Amino acid sequence: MTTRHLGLLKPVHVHPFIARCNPFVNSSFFCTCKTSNRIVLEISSLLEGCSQLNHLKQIHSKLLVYGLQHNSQLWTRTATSYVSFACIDSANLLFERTLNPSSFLWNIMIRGFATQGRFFLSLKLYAKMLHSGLRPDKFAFPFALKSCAGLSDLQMGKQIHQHLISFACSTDVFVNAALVDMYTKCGNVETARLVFDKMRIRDLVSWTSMISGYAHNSYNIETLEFFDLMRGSMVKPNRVSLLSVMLACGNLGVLRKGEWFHNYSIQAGFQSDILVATAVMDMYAKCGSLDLGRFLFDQTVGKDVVCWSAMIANYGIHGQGREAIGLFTQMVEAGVNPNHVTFTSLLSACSHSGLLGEGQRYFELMSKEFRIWPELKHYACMVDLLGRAGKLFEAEKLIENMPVEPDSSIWGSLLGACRIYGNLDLAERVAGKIFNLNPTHAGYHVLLSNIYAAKSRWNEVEKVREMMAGKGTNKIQGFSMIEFNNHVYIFGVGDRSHPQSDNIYALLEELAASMRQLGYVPSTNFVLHDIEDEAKEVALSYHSERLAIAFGIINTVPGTPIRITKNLRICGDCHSAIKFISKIVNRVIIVRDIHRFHHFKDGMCSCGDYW
DNA sequence: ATAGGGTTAG
Repeated sequence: MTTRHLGLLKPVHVHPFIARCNPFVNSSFFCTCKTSNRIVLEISSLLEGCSQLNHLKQIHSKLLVYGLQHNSQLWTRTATSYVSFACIDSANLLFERTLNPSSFLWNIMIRGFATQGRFFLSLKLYAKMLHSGLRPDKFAFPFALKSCAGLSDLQMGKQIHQHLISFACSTDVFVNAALVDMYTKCGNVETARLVFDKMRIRDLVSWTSMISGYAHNSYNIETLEFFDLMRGSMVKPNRVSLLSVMLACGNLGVLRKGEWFHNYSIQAGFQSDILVATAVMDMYAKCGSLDLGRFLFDQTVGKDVVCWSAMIANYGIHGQGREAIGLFTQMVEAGVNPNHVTFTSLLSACSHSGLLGEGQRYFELMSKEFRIWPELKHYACMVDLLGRAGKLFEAEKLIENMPVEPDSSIWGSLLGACRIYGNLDLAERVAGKIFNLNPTHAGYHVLLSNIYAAKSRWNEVEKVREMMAGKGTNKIQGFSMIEFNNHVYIFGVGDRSHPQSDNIYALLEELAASMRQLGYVPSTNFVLHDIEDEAKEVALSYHSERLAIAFGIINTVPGTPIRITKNLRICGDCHSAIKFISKIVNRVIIVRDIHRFHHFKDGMCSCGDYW
């Protein structure tokens, strides 16, 4: 004779409630008690306090066994608990089997999908709820708006804005913060500001939504101004508000201001907060102080994948690819799993430093070993990497064989490589594809025209210029920034608005003379580069970066580094000129352009003339 | 019974 354990009798780690409703113990328990309020309340509180998914599943199955799924309170509670365990699909199964879901349950589901990043489904549910005749309430709108923000769907966002006005929710603090957030995430900062200005009550999150919206849309000065305004309104900043100002300081490259906020964050007690620490470290690196960034990085306890990735990325943009790789190895050894951003940072670091073999190895490794499948941005890094190494044919093959559809930026990388290697045939073909995908991007037109100019094909240069005028390309004005005396000085090309202009221009002329003696020859190939299209050598010498540098030489202490931030790529002629300037005035000149850092010192640049 | 703003790359 054999005996078999039934399993159901003595489950391990089962909650007392489950033990009590075990059918072998008391099968009539639920049948007799299911209408009892006391029991419903008891189960409800069990569901609420349920701290393990396993327990929740057990309670759920018991509810089914005893036919309690018709008790809407328990059923809703179960769905809610599934959402809090991020099991949105299990919750959705319950939801779909619910006859007339309450507003509460609808809201829970809309929230669940929104917080899981499944924005489309979340909005679909919102629409279904409206369709079913229920009035959306002040709890529904923040989640629905979050989904619009996640999708950058401005049209839908505007519609929901209309809805919330008609359903009388337009004075709710939460709803308004979500509106501000939605508008800024859809890139509509001005409308966000209108909403913000109309708010009667503004709490910390309202302010932070606006500040963060400014920061993420590169309204950097406004970010800093709003932070001061918030403090002036007696709202005390927290860690999240600090992240935005750090981001803005990094964007602007304002080291002193950044130091001030760093100090502030220490005094406010956020020194060991991993988010703030990462933002501070990143700020220093983005202001050109890579070493200080590294120092803080080393001091940070409990570094997560974001912190590691940020440091790897910073080594990359400073042209220290080997350091980036070393850090990546340390990160893996420390047991932190890299993600897709880590690999973007690592591959772009390899590309900036010309580490072809290493880049190719990590590109392979990312899917083989780390199970991360390359996305468009990873392919973009690889095209850059191959292009820099002069492997234009391989780069083109890679693009053609990618499993993802290439966009204009991928082809743009290849076009950049064509400029460096003077490959006109390929450039023309690639430009054709780019202009199909993105007809009004000024930068690619300029790039093509520079390629023609380098071959003295002036007719074609003129044609590209006409093409740009005909299509009305989105021309971006180049400018350079320098921080001095708690101000940011912003120079455009040929800018004469600064009171010290006479001195600045005189210094540049003086420098030009010394540069020529040292062998500098202006390269007019770059007249169109950087979209600052003055066609003469004179214009070259008054590019915004040179004005900012001259300002720096005049006003800062001799021997100290000069830090410049530029909103576009530095032009080839300026790059060569600044090398000479660094030697003549014996200063370290750190220029951050849209792409990377250039540390000019003693006639050389850290980028090795590739950028 | 439900709530919001968040660091990394391109």
